[in-house]
Amino acid sequence: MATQEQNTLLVAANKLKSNKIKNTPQRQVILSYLMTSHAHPSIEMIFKYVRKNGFSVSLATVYNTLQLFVDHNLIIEIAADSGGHMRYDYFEVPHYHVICVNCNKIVDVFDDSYKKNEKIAIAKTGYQVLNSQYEVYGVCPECQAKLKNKAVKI
Amino acid sequence: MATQEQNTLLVAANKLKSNKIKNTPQRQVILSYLMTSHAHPSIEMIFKYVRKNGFSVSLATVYNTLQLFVDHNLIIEIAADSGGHMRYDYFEVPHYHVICVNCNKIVDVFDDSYKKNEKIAIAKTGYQVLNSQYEVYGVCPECQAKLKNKAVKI
DNA sequence: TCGTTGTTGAGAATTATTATCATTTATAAC
DNA sequence: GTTATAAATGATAATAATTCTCAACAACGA
Repeated sequence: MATQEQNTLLVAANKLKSNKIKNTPQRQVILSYLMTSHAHPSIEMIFKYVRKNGFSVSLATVYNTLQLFVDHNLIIEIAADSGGHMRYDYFEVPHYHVICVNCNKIVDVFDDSYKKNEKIAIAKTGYQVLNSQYEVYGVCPECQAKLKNKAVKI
Repeated sequence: MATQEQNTLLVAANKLKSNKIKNTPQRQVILSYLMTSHAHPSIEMIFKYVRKNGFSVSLATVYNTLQLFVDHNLIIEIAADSGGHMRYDYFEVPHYHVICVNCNKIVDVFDDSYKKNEKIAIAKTGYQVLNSQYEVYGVCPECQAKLKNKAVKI
């Protein structure tokens, strides 16, 4: 019987095939990781994950692979921390991100009403729209509590 | 009589004062540039602009100043090209960006209906929301024409 | 199975960003 | 005004992130 990991890899492999992307071990692992993880991982996290799971990979390949997936609209880039470090996320079901400016935690909100604005954008600009992205910045409940305590202690 | 440039610098100076930010020539020029330009400039463009206009500035100061303005919510960062190069934009009137994936041209759309989603985000996540950003990716009319021609020529 | 075409990876090269700290400057109190 | 002081600037060093290069290798259709 196939393990859960093997199933996920199979799903990823099919996704690659249907997008006419050559099916390499590195691509399978990276895509399956992005499909199942809720961590919205960075380049570094993806690199470490692949190696930890017994696959050989170089940083260059991680960069190339993520760029390839972005170009195929399989995943999106998120500018999470203001330093400009990119994070990545599988993007089959439309959703947006709520990002804590204090700890960088990213939460998904599965509500596609933000997509309605695409029509307005098309009407106003004449662009041929491919996709759109919405991000909310704020302070997560945990950090709200932490920062409150800090203020009291002065 | 004051020139238009001098007026803009004055407006920028007042903006700094009302935000309790120390009023240096570099900050005035950078802020006034962001307030009047529609170029959504990158770090490099800002650096060159300031020097071209006769002010001394170092790259470190450009980085510091932009970070300061972002922290004060005077400007926002936009992840325009997928390489992760940040662009900057003055952000008094809520608007969003439509970005050409081919030539990176950025167009403003002044329609704040996308902001309505902030309420949903608060309800669903418990985050204390500070602001939100919407970005649309597509192909601009010029590039649509160009790419069409290219396809015919093969 | 073979051949072609595309992918990988190690490290070099490049580029972007941050840190350091002596010098200069803005501002507020007098 | 002058002065004190806290903060900003800028040249350069240090570090980190990203891209490039190209030989070796692997996927996949014929």
